[in-house]
Amino acid sequence: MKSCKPNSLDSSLESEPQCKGGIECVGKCGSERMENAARRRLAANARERRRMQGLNTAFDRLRKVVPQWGQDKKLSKYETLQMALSYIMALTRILAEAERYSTERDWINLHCEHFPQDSYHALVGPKLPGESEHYAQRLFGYQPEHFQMAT
DNA sequence: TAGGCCATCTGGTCCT
DNA sequence: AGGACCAGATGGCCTA
Repeated sequence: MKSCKPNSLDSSLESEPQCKGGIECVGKCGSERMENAARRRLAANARERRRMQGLNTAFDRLRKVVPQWGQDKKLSKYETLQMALSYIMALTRILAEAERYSTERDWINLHCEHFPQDSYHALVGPKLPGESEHYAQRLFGYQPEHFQMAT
């Protein structure tokens, strides 16, 4: 429980329509209605908490599949969404280019011209520190400052 | 200490 | 009627 905000449950209960009496109100007045309202509010709070926890779980799963090179700090939710967008667009571009360039060698030449000839296959093998990071940065175009431009 | 990020509560709205 | 979703408000934690 993080929030220490004064609970407005009381005020909401105060705003509950007051019973004016009559047969249908017998046994319904005062405390029972307030208890019902309080119970509903608590249940709604719990549902909302679960919903937000589900959302956070989804963000965590997204963080795991999104590139995070050079970032030892956890991406914020906003950054995670921006990175996911950037990542998806990069992958889409790769697929489109792969279709356009008929042979694998053409495609590799397009993307890896800055690599030594004998290191092409490192891309699909163990990651090369440094060079492959540049490759990824070039490919995904992720720059934290871009976040300020995204709306 | 200010600013960023986050969790939680809450009331409103929409949907089933 | 009750649940899901949303946005605003609030307060805690962390970092520069």
